[in-house]
Amino acid sequence: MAAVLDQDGITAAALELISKKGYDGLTMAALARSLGVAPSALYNHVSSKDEVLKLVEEDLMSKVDFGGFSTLPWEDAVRQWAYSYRGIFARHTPLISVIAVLPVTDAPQTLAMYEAVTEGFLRAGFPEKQIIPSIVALEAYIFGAAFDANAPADIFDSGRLADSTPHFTSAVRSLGPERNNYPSDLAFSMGLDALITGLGALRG
Amino acid sequence: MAAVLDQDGITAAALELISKKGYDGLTMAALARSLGVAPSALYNHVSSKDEVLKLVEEDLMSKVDFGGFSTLPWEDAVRQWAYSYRGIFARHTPLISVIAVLPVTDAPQTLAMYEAVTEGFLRAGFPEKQIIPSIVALEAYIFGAAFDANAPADIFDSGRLADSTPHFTSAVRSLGPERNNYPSDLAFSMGLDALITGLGALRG
DNA sequence: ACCAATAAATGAATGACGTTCATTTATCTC
DNA sequence: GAGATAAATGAACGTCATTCATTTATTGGT
Repeated sequence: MAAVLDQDGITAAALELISKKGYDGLTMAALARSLGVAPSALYNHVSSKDEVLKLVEEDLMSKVDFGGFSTLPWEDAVRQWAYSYRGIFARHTPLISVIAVLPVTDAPQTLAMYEAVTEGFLRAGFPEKQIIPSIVALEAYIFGAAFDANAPADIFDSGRLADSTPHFTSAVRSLGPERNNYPSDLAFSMGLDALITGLGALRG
Repeated sequence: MAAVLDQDGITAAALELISKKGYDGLTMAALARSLGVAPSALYNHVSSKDEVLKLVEEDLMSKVDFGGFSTLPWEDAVRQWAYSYRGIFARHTPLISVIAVLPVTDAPQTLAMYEAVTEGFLRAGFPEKQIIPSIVALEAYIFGAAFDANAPADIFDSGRLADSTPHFTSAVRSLGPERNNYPSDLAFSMGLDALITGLGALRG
């Protein structure tokens, strides 16, 4: 039969669907409809919805910018990589629970990123044994920060309990004149600087 | 009618169910069964499954150990808090996507924790404006690390693609003689030290 | 002690959703 | 042109969370 479907097409359609309707809108039925096909047809090309998510993940990984590791000083390369990584996955937080636990085996894009990052660390003078743990720590921070970037501006509104949390409430208020001062970007930058400084000290 | 159910009982049953069957086993039907009640009865006490998750979350927050902030040096208090926080939520990662974005309003346990942590930062000499961003950064790291703690030991097995990722593969191997060397704990400790050092430098 | 109001539990029904499978349809190969 | 094969179909399943009309038990007022 004329192959209407393939994994690339499914991946692209899934990404478009996600960007338009979010992850709640990503159902096998909706995905099939956007491809002009019956839901069951998808199963000739992917074994499950989980596999669709893995395909999307790999695609996103290929968009993470790790180019700095071959051109910039280590600190700047890490910063560029981390911002790019967080920026992309902030709009795909439902994937994080998958990625964080997904073996890299047969994930070429993900492996390519790790290889480049590892090379950058080596070039910067890190002892080999420190590299993977450092990357893991940075990634943990990036993933957590990606969630954070989606928090509503009033997440720290202590409401009726403000009186029983005076120090916290005051610290929140100190960030700006009113509500709506969730410091996601500022926090990311501060924590990233701290990590870069701290991990950078491990260089030989 | 004799009130068989209440929110505390539902929360306790949910926690037990989660510990026995995991988050996949936490269905409204299973929860009702464990309470000897019809599923629809639950809706007299909670408005949705999401509310059950919020109740569980609040309960878990009350178990996070932030006691060090009133007794230990700041660095040690942060470490104790972070380890406790990560340890608890590592077994409840499906909640993280909820928490990270959930307003603290009407979450007394969560607010109590933030209040204590804020006080600890103040006592340690942090300028008020730096406190919330620092906490946010630490929490992001803790949440990410909680996911990480669940990664399979062979997550970094590059498999057939090992040849194309020599530096990465070698760095992974350097961690130990064989596979199964996922450095989740080591990475957590390293990154946490880096954050503590880096953020600690913000003190006045 | 009764009655009305109310809180709580029931069971049947609904509508998504992911997934399976027997069957049909179109294309490629010999 | 026949037969194998890859791909799409549509109906069906099982699992969920959730709703709702109804029943049942308890409470407070007189």
